Amino acid sequence: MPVISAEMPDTPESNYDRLTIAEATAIQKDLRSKLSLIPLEKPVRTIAGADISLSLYSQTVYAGIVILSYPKLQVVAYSLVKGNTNFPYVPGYLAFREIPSILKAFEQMPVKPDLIMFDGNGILHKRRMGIASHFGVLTDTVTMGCAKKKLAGLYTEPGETKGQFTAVTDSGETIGFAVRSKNNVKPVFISPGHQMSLQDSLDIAFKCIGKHRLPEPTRKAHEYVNLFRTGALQEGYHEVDEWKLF
DNA sequence: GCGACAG
DNA sequence: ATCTTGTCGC
Repeated sequence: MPVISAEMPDTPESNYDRLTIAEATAIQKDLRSKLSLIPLEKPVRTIAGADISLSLYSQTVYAGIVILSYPKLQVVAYSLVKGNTNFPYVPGYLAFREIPSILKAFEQMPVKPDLIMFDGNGILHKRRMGIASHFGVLTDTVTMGCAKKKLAGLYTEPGETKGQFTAVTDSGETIGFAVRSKNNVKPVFISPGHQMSLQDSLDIAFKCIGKHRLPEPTRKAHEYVNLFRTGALQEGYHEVDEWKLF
């Protein structure tokens, strides 16, 4: 029984807006069967952060993907796209609200990043299909998630100092980690999205932590989409001038 | 019925 | 997520 049919169109752009929760759940279960958590196979040279910004009481979404060099973590390019969303925010179904626009930003990039970090979860999800995993399977790319709040599972609070972490489990299975990215701040929740292991997600997350609570990829993505929404940056694909990179 | 609940 | 001012801490 195919999940995709004439009644249920096959592209995020055209159909996610009209899905019922039951249909969305069916899609997540189907995508889960295609999920892969094999260890990273290729070296990471660029890592991107993906996020969207919204105006209060507006259905317009400002999506963006910011590519940073790795491991230096300097912004080298970014793709910004203005889109629309009608699918409401429902915990567990964030992908259906944000992916259509982020996908446009992704398709607009002439060169894709080696890995994309999402502002949300990967397998740290009831059905192991958070936005990072969803996007990864959909586009066959390497992804991981970094959420600011816990969505599912159980965990014990990690030590208060930077670098401490604990596992987030669901029925005894580890589905992610609660990572203290800075002293005395709430932990961030890390999990693999697609084509990488739990250990990989933890390793990458640590190498992306700078002076702030949020890892650089998602922190920059959040910053750029906000600048886009407020008019400081324009829609389109942009590359940072070489001279700004040293 | 009550608590949980990414953005 | 977004709307907002001051304020506490490193």
